[in-house]
Amino acid sequence: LSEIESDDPPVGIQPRSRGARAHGKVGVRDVARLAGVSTATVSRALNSPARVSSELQKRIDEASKALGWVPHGAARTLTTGRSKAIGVVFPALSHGGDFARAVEALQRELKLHNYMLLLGISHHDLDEEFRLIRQFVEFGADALILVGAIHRPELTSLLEQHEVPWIDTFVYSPESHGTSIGPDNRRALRELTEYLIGLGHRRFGLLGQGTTDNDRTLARAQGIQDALQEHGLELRHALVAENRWGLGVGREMMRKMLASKPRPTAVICANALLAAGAMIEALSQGVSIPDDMSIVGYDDIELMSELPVTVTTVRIRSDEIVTRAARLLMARLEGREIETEWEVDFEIVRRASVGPPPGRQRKRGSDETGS
Amino acid sequence: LSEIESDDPPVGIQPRSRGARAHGKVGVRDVARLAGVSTATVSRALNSPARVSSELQKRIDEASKALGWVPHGAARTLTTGRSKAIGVVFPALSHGGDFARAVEALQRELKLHNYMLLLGISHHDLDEEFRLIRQFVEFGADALILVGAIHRPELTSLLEQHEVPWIDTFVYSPESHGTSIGPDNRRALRELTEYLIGLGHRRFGLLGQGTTDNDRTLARAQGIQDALQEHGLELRHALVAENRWGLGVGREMMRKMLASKPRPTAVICANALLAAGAMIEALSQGVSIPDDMSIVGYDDIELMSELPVTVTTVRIRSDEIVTRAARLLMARLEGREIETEWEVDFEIVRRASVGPPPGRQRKRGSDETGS
DNA sequence: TTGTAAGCGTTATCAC
DNA sequence: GTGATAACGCTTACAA
Repeated sequence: LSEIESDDPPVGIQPRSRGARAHGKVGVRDVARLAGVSTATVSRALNSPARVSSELQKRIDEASKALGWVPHGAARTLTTGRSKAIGVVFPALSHGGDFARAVEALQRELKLHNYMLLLGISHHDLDEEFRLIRQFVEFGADALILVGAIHRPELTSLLEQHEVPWIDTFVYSPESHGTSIGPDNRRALRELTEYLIGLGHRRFGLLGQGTTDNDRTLARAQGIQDALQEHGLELRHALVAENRWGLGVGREMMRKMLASKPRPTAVICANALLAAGAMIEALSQGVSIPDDMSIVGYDDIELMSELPVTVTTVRIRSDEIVTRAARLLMARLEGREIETEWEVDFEIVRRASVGPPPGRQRKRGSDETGS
Repeated sequence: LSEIESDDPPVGIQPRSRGARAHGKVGVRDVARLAGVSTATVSRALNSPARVSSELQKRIDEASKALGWVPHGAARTLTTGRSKAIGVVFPALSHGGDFARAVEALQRELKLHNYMLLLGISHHDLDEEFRLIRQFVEFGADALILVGAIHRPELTSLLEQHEVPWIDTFVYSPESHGTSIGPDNRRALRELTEYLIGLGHRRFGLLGQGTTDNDRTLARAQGIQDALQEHGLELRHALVAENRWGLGVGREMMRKMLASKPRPTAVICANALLAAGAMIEALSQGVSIPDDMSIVGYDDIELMSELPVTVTTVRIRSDEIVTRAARLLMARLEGREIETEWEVDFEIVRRASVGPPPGRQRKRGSDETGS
């Protein structure tokens, strides 16, 4: 299929008059002309309808409909300084966390005020995060939603210079109050661990996640240590997954854990998929959960309550986190200052995967924390 | 090093001369002044470095670094007509499909050519899809990636008028050749069903998804019918989930299916989560899979191969789909026309969940159902 | 190779 | 209420 290019455009003198709209593109001017009004009125009809007589309003509506006019966002951004886009950078969407659901919730919230979602995935790389953020700023994003409080040091000056409001999410600590919205991960895992200790567990296993540049996983690791240290306990069986945190990894780690002697009586998993994988592996090996071993996770994805043995976990409303963040930022952009609760509650959801350690007296029925 | 700013606009009478940067914002002009060159050169240094002497290149780099200059994307978009953003509208991110992973892959591909990702979630609503698309067009998205071939009728004229190239994804049929990239869902499910028929199954159950405005689920339903009709079979046990397609729904539907008499010997699930839920329910009820019943799904998410009994399913490389789409669009935008394979292969991944129907001779093969 | 200056399409500031 | 018109910050002919 050889195709010789011979479609020359009409070579005549194409002054391509600058002032008039070039191609067939329609702009405000065309609409204004057709409606018999000025461009200013067309613009007003769109942006502050109250200031335009309904007579003209109608004519303008018809004209723009007839021409199929879609205002040019970049031009508007240039004059107004607002792009109606909010940039969001997540470390990943499918690695166990609940970010996918968070994006859906975010979209719903942004829609209420007609903002768009500029999404970036950093793949847990701070440099990449920074690159994306810079790109978003260049693009004119009105605000940013980030994950965690650890970023490249240049970030602050960049965003301050360009007056881009931003907010960190999925983390909260008393020191960060006012800049980030999320749960207190450290406290959550302390309480979760204490719950297990209260049941009599002394030999713990951990299926952990790497903590490099990740304050969420770090805080959780610290929370566990807090609780253990307070009771003079030690973590003997700690496995850490650096990159991938899926079901397969959970199974594999659990396999190792089950092979170790003495086995831990309770295994804490740093995220939901690790916990689910661990559970599946244990069940596949015929280990009785929770009689032989207790398993807990973090994040309450649907799988946690649908496995044959349901999994005790920490529930965080990730949709609530991003919704609050978006609401706060949009309010700020519009000059409304609103109240925000910076700390997001967590809840320890007690399910079938937890019981007293083997050998201990076992009670049927009510789960109870002891203290 | 020390460059003293002589900040008087030396030109004639120019109230608020265009040149003077308004607030504290830095712009090309500031960089140009500091580097002692014209704005044109600064722009060129950025966009076509080859046309600028390395001497000036260096001075400009330093100047813009010193000032922390970030070019104003909207202004660039206004003049160039390109925003470097690609709009993507997915129906959902967490409903069973593998869209979350697709977004990650998309991001990776876009990064290669420095495009940004404008994401919209339509929540399976065509009107909302259209709203998002219009917003993206208004914003100046250079191209669009959509899901499915069913859209609001106004879509075509809108995109054609604004010369926004777009591509449908996750569907393919001979008729759509050249406009959409995806698997032939109909053929995939025909083959899957034929595989079951070939094993001797005659009584089928379906855990289906609604097909309203959804050509992917429709094609799959048709594929099943194709195969059944060809063999004179009928679908007796069809359950259809309209909105939610998660694990819980799968369990619930399977519960009903197990209660029906006579039970189907093979259950086809319209997506991965329904299949996983069905599998979990069956196992929980002590139904032996595949001896008592075969189960198949669609989409090869990790869960399919990590359940105690692994699930036979159709594997589609969703990352490949969106990657190809992005690559194609970006090439088109840059004037390079590249070859594209429009149909994306599927693969039937045979796992432990499928066997001959009960009562039939059963061979012990390489399938291992450990326990 | 570099500089000058005219737009890009909209909104906002004035007058009327 | 409405209209003329100057920005907004950048790219890109065209000139030098």
